[in-house]
Amino acid sequence: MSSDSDLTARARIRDAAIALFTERGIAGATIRDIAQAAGVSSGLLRHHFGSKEGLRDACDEFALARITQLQMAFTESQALGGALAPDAMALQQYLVRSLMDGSPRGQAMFAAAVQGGERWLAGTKLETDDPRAFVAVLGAMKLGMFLMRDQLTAALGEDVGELPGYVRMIRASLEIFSQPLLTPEQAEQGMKALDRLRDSSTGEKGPWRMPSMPED
Amino acid sequence: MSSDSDLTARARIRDAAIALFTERGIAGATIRDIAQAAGVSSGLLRHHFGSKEGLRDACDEFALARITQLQMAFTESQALGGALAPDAMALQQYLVRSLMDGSPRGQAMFAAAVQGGERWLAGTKLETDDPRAFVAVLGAMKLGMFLMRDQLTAALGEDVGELPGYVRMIRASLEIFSQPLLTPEQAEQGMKALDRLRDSSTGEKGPWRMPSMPED
DNA sequence: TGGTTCGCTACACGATCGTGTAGTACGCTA
DNA sequence: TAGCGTACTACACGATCGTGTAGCGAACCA
Repeated sequence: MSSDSDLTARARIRDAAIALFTERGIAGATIRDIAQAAGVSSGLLRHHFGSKEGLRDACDEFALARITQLQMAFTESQALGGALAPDAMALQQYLVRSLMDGSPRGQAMFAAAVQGGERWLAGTKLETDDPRAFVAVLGAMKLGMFLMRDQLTAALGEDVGELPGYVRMIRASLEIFSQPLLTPEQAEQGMKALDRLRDSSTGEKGPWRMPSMPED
Repeated sequence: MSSDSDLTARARIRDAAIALFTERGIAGATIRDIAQAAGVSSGLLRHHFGSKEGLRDACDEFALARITQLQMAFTESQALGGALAPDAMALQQYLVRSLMDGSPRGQAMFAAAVQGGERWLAGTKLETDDPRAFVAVLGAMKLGMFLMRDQLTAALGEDVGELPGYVRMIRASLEIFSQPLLTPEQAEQGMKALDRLRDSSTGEKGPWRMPSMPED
């Protein structure tokens, strides 16, 4: 994601595609709009990427490689989180959006992240009966932070893709993950409610509400 | 979301729309496919809802009202989480997807949830320097669980929209929220890294990696 | 019993989609 | 200088999109 206009046309197309795919979804962004945003003809887009699917795949590959590269450059410490600098926020957001729209590369990435997460989990003292579910759900939650960029931006009053807002967001996630949000009583109460729900299987599945923020 | 086929045509259209909007996104689902899935003509869809945007808005309204109704029916305990029974999972998933695609109702819902979350937070002993960011990020994370339904289903090997998988998912979220995932040292280290990042503002913003699962 | 409304279908309309084709300008190598 | 591959544009193609219109049959009320 370079800002200059003296880039290869191919790179400009790719950047514009990532931006529009992120903003409108894969189906919502058109070849013509992407080409126009990149300042080229739609034919050139086709010349370089073959098809819309080819363009999307190239974007996936680029985003994945670039994020990996940014990660490689900085391996300060290891624990939990997986967020990158604001520069990579847009790439992350695109990748997760593409994942939601059925990207094969994205699915493979998520699966690999879950596998790696299980290894990470094994090295910690965290308690869980279901390591796979633990890391998968945790991963899904973290990705939610990127998918909800627009909503977080609205709630915080500043773009979480820019430095100040980004710092607030990551700081909040650190606070969230560094303390138990549920008391042991609340957790146990929730577990019991889950057991009740599970044991009523094949029976009537009445709605059930997890101990929770009152309104969502 | 009723399963019967002896529903009003209007209700069948709405249910089919929610299913297809969820699966393919708003732009990806077509009027004709929705009508076909509901077993009616596309003209009838237009007759009842006026336009695609009207249909989407009706779906938003319905999903929001139904979820609220399901919540009203069960107010067992209050704490944090906000998940509903599997029955409502599809509605939640639709609503969040619609939110991502720019639903005004969804945005209002998220804003209201943040406001309510701040009140909830004030009644707890949780520590935070930025209550708004805390609840907003927490909310985004929870929504991520619904958006990543397909990925969680793949990772767990069973549909998290059905009871067994759903229980595993919520149980994992309870485990995640009932213990600190970061040691105080890790948290402080992360905070310091954030400070460094913030203080280097307007300077070169080098990529930075939050203490994290190694690969995502 | 006649008229009006309502649920519903069939079909045609412009617009726009992704794609295909032809052709131009430019730089390379022989 | 001739030949050729590459970057790039212009334009037309079928398909499909959301939408508009006309009309049918049953229900309801006068």
